[in-house]
Amino acid sequence: MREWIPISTSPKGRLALAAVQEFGARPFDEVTVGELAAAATVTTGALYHHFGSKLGLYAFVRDDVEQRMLDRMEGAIAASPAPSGRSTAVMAALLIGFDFAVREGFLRILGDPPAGADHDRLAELLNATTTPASPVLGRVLAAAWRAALVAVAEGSDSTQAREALAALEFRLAS
Amino acid sequence: MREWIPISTSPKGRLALAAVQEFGARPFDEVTVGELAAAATVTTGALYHHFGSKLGLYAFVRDDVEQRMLDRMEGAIAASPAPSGRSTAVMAALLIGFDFAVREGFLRILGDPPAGADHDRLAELLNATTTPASPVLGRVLAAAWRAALVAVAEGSDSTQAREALAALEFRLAS
DNA sequence: ACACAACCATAATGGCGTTATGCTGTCCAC
DNA sequence: GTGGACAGCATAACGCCATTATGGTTGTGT
Repeated sequence: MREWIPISTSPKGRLALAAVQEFGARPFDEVTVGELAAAATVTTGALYHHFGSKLGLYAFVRDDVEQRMLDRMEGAIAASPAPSGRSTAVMAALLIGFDFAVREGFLRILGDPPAGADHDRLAELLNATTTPASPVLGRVLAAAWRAALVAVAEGSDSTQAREALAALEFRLAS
Repeated sequence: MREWIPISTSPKGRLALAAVQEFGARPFDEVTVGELAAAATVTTGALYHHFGSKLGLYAFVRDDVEQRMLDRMEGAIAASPAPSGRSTAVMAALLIGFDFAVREGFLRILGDPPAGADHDRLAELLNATTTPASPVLGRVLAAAWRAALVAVAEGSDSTQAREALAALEFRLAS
């Protein structure tokens, strides 16, 4: 979490911290609002006051860690010497994001979004980078990337997962 | 559905037929057991008598359509002239399965499995085919394949989705 | 001081999957 | 042919969980 929320002091900060930990380790459906509130030593009333809904709390913390990951990936793509839209640059960025998510423990929170999670920003970035833009290719690549993360969350060796992801390539039309 | 269940005559057959239609078009969580039962002109009592749970009914119909798809994919892989474990044969099989799922309308039922859906048979087939077998690569490829299906279910052009899937490749270690 | 909002706890409410219970027919065992 | 067991199904609880309603407390601007 960013520092502009005093973690472990304010109830809102404790809720956000608890959400990162719980949503990072377990699927969305398996963590209840009661658990979140209890982990933050508040009641569900505080949760709904600050975040509106369970999905709202999830979106809040996910937007945060997702932004940090996207910043790194965009940086990697921008630093790529090859002309924009190259397959290798995109795959390198995906590996950067993978390493970040694994290192920080953001496995489920980035790899296993809940049903109502709209707006796939990772897919959008991939779409914007790959040329010519096929609206589906970004989603396909994002899904593959997330599957590697979930595999790690479920116990697969992260090195093997990374290699499986690195084995992917894609060719762009003309 | 196969013919060994007299569709539209027995309550069990009507439930299975309703499940194929409802689960094929909408996400698992958005279809209720009451809707399933109503579509089959029975009550939830019949559903739980025959299938044990909502997930049980889903698994029953999914196993059926999944088996049909896997048969086609395995056939395509077996018919491939190249030595076993080649990337192109696997991708060709994935496209065969994609066409089948799109044509039969099995978009969500094969592309958007619910949370508790264990035993990813598609991933297992891909793992068994790709050599050397990385347990994660099959899952990654299966996830990419499903993402293309879900994209079609959400309105994307199926031709574009197919091309995005066809753009994927992967290289196998040594 | 006083209004008023932010903050948060407590107590309903409602949807939905599941379970419990009971009724009805059918199919052997005797 | 009759009694009992059992499949097939309806009906009515039950329990979990997200959400909402409500109310009290604390701070803050005026």
